[in-house]
Amino acid sequence: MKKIEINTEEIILKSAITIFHKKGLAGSRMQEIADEAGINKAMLHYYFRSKQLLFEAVFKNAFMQLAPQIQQVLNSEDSLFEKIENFADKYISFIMENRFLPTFIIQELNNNPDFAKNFFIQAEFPKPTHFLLQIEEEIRKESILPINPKQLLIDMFSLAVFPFVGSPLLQKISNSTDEEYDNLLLERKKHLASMLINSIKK
Amino acid sequence: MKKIEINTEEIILKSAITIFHKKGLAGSRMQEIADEAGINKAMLHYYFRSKQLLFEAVFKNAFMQLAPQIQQVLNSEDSLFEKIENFADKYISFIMENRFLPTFIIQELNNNPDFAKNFFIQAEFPKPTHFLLQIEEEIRKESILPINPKQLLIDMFSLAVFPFVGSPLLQKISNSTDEEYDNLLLERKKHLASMLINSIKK
DNA sequence: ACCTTTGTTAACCAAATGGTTAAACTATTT
DNA sequence: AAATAGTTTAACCATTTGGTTAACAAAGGT
Repeated sequence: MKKIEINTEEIILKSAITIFHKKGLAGSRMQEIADEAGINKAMLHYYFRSKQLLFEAVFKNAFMQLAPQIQQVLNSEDSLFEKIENFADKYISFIMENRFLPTFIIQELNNNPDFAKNFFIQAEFPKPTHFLLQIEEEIRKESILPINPKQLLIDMFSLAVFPFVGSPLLQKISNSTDEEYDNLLLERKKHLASMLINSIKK
Repeated sequence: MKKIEINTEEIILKSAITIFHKKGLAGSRMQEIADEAGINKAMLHYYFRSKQLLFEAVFKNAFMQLAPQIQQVLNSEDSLFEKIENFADKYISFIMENRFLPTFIIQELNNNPDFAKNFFIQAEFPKPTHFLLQIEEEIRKESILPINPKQLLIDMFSLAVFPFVGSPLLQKISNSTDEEYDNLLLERKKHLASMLINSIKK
């Protein structure tokens, strides 16, 4: 008796995403993913062959969602200040809708350096050339302070991502309740943009 | 034939730190820790009873190193700008000497929410009251821009910690070689201080 | 209707893994 | 040096875990 035909492979991937994002590769169990999907564990192997390959599908999926967000910062045609404002808004919205995603990606890159190295060889990555040149141009025009462009790039991502990745710790450090911390995160869009712009404008 | 008497418990803890910091709780094996320590696996249980308890010893150790660093930011008697400069210098130095530590702490807090909750109940945590009041005072004196003090706190830690935690990703995003990225991290002390101060000063 | 391909399950398997035990060895006390 | 207490090891154990298999069901083609 087969159930209503729905795409099993998709259900598996979706369940794997749920579990892997929450617990990481090493902390996740194939049985748990099967349970989440409501199917037999053998199906995971039927469709994805091994835990490692299922993980790689999940990781690639996560990365493919993240990449366009990065791409937009690095290579859109907006002015620098517009770009920063756009980034603060869009990027934080994205993370809020995919709360486990950045933590997952970073954790797995840190825990599996070999996989990370390999992954970055085949997955092509948007180059930040345009963005960096744009900053240098603004510096030359003396419209912003003379900073190292790459530091600004690092600042932007740090300020946007870490409040989520480090939330358990930051919530404690700032002595905030769950609700209060959520509000801080919402407030961040505006704060982040003005904070970044203040830090570089003359 | 016993070897030169050294404290076995310490050797175990040190080895556990090495392994756990690199691979996390779920990714580490008791046998691997025993191998790292060059002793029999049973010794781990003799001294620490279980993997969970050994992990908790490692986590507590990590946290006890981190706490004073946070404490210093939150409750020293320096002026706000001094504090920011001190923080940038000291905190980044600390992380550079304990490169896996923040990643480890954050990862485990994220992956083990129950443990995290429990841990924070018993481990008392420095309250940021002094620091937050200090910022409010500066705002009232109109010596800095009117920001949410907790946002500044989050900014500081984000800018200091994330370049390490997110290094595999940030290095790729910024298109830097290993050496180049290391230099960026070194440069950060100065950059961080001036960046933060610029962002809030009138 | 019959055959083939595809999808699905329950049962099974071997390896890995956290943990235990009993015995041996070392140091300390008497 | 005999007894005792503490330390260390090899071997073992039970459970978990990733992965396989064989049988079976559904769907499509002929």
